[in-house]
Amino acid sequence: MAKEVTKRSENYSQWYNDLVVKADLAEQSPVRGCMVIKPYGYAIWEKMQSVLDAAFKKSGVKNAYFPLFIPKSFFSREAEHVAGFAKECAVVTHHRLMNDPDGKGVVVDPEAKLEEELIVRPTSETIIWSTYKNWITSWRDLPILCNQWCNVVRWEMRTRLFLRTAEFLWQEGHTAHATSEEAAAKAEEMVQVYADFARNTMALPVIVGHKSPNERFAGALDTLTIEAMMQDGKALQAGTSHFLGQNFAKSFDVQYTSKEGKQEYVWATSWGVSTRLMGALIMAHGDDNGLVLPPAIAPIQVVMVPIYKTEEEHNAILDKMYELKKNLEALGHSVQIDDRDTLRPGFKFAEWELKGVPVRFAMGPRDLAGGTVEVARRDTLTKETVALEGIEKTIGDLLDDIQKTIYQKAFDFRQANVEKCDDWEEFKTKIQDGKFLLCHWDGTAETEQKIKDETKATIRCIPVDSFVCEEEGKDIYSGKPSKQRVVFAISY
RNA sequence: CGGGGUGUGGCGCAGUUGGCUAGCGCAUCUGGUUUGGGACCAGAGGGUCCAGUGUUCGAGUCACUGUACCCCGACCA
Repeated sequence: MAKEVTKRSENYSQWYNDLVVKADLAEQSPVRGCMVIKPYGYAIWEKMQSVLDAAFKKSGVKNAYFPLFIPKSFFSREAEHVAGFAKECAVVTHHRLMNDPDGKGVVVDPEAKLEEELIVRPTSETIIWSTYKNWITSWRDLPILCNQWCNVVRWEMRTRLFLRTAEFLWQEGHTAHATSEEAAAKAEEMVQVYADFARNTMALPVIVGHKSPNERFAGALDTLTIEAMMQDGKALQAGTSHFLGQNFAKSFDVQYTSKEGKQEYVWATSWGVSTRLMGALIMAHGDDNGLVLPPAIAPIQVVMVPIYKTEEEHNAILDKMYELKKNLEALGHSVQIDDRDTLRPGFKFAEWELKGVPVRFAMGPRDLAGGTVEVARRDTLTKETVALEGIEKTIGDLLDDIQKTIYQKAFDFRQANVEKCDDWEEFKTKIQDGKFLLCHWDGTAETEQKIKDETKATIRCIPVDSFVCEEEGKDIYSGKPSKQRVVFAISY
């Protein structure tokens, strides 16, 4: 399936922003850096949640909920962790308002100052580990495998819809284990859950790998990541899974009695994906006509548009459509009939394309007479007239094919924009050009930092699967010896 | 927090060297004709031109101050 692989770069930000707003996914809220997710956008997020949730359950993970507020003292126990987040935290200092003495609205009641400030969670490691301390005493209590779906707040300087907002929705899993091996294996298992989800559900090809020490989560010994390529060639970190070692266990004094009767600190992981995945979906698959949704994540998989002149035709077509809808829904497909009678068909076609619905049926008098339906697919923008007879059987295959085609297109695009590079001058050009470059790296933070300063490129990951490349070579920048290639790119 | 830009009906914008009743497109409402790729015609409604101060006979237009938002940096999922 050879497809033309072209790169979007002109006004890509503009295109992205317009699409988010026009497709009815989200809009900027009056609150600085925050976002309103609209019903259609939220429906997609809910689909993501349900697929991920099922995968987590399969891994033995249970959902729970921990508080939004974290006492300042909890937060500061893990030194690296606090250093990583302190700059971007929202802090609650008071608990009451009062009427303005001047009679203009309300003011903060100075009497209601909190003794200890509360941090609005930027992530929940600290509150969760202070809780786990009470849950864990024996090796029999382990492992603990919890996940929570929640919002977090990170007071970012610059924000973009879905990609970086001051408040965002996510899930964060937090596990506690008896041994280092078991925890490390869990971190790896979860990054693979994310990779499977990205590939199979979101039709998003991703590279799995380790973060360099510089790019690690604050407080982690190892961070695993899935990295995706957007259509402008930039990288997007789509999910991370951290092996936290015993850092948090030690900071919060979480010990258990082993089978041998010894006191041991537990081993931890945490892992999360956020509404940023929505941004990945848009930037990986969208085109000039709007959003392109993989069927596995589309809230509406098939939309039906009736075409008619008279009331009788309208009724006859709708009858047929409701029958069809019932049959398709019985097979597990989600279907919507667009019977808004104030809008013309052409308008509806354009609107559903903008919203990325994978399959569109159009049925008019001609189809009614001939027993056919016009089937249009969003990914290829092609349409054909097919017989109604047996349509239920073919629709499943069509949706599968669309899912595969969308993945393949994104995959081909990425393959066309990943290459090995061993020349520094070439590196500087190609990285600006939106390529992922597989280069040798000497393993030092200094070299990584210098490359970042000069080109804005960062090490996206040290790949562990598809792009793993262990071979002797020389660092692209310093020329020092290197044992493997890593992925460099400019990222969101 | 540094550099740049923009604030004019719901949205997007025009508005000349300061000048008379502040315009245009989209959207909205009414009526009619339409409906197989974003309809057309006719009519209607909707504005303290971001705020404050100043210059002037006269300010959407000029100056200063404030403020909000956007873009580019630093920070980040």
